[in-house]
Amino acid sequence: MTKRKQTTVTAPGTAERDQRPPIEAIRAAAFAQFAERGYPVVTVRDIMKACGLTQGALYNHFKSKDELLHDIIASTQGELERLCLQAVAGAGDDPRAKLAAFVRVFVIRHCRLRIEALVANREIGWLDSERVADVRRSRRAIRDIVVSVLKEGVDRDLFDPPQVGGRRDLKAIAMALLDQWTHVSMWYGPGRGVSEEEMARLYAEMALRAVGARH
Amino acid sequence: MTKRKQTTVTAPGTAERDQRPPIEAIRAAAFAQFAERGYPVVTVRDIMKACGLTQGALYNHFKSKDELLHDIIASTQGELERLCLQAVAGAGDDPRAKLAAFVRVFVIRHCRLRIEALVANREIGWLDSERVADVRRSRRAIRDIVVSVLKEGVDRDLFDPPQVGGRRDLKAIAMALLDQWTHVSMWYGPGRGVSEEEMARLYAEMALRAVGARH
DNA sequence: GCCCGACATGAACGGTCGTTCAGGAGCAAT
DNA sequence: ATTGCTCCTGAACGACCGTTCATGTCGGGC
Repeated sequence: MTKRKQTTVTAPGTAERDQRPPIEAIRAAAFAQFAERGYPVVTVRDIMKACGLTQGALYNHFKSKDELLHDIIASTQGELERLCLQAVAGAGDDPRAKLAAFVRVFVIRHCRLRIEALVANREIGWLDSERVADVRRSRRAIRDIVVSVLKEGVDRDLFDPPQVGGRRDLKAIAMALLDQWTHVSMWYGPGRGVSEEEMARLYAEMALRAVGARH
Repeated sequence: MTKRKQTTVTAPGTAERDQRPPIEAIRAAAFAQFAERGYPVVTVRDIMKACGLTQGALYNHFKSKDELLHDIIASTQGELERLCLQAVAGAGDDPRAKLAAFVRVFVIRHCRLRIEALVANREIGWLDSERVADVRRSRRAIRDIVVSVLKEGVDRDLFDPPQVGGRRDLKAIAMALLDQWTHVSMWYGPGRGVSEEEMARLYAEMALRAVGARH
């Protein structure tokens, strides 16, 4: 089998002891490895070697490899939810401004913390069912923020989104937009000569057009 | 460890011999398992048991588990590329019609064959590097179809897409749109009461708006 | 009847996995 | 000096991995 051997995510063979508190060193090392190679093929031994410890030491800080993944995902996801709420709340009264602010925060975060976002989106499936429910709840909450902004815009006649089958499916539109914003993290890189700020403006403009925002 | 045991993807404990030619039975079983649980955690034994054979028989039909995955992904990806080309070619001369036709084909396919799409998009990372290059080339080709349609629309003054930093980044716009269309497969289900046809129309409308198509 | 190719079997190989645990090191409080 | 606590070590465990291979079965051509 081709098992995708470790290609050294930090320094070559070093493996010298991380100076941070061990629990944080483990989190950081695990995160980097999951991002690069994916949860199921990263072993506990890989993670611990990367922060200069041996496999057994993991279990002084986490109950299992599974709990470690959940710890990482849940913290980035929680932070994202908080940021989204805050963006909408601080954008005044106009739904157009709310939507623009939301897109800006969401896209910039997914550009800047693209690795974090990538891990949270890709590895969620490996969590056991109760832990995964927790993350999904947060995702739904974020989607509902978008839906409520759209709904407000429609009610106040500021948005005119496409209709399908004679009625508006705001949930589908929100999902479509969120898919778009989320997956910047899959291909954006500063090497393209486009700043995060510019990406955010591009996506905001596309979103406002897609929902038929009045000028 | 919690390894996500097999939850019986077909019948319970049956494991009776599939009546198709074995190579197709293997493909089908592998596909179903990869879709449900992900490539790295599905074992050769799982796949072969699902079609009523034992582990060794796999190697009469495929060189390795890796080749089996590539076989599955490459065939769906190739078919998708073909469909996209055909859609644009058969849509006449107007870039707006071309874009609409492309979205229609792409979205309907991702709704209908959502499992296939999901596997092709999610498991690609497990292929070894030469095989993955093959699939990525096909993806780039599809993206370039979109870019060329956008470019034609802009040149003929039929599209007015958002600008970023004073110039148009058609590649970024194409990526953003493709992300949106691709990921319908992650959440669409006929249970929502929206048909594939309606989804396609919704996405086409959003795309035309986003790129500023003139009426 | 005999042979051959195609294909399935299932034990076996060498390896890796997540996790456990007895033992030891370091250090602060007694 | 002794105790007790936290933390790390590394061998060990049992399970399972992808793959190989000697062996067996079976159907069709001579």
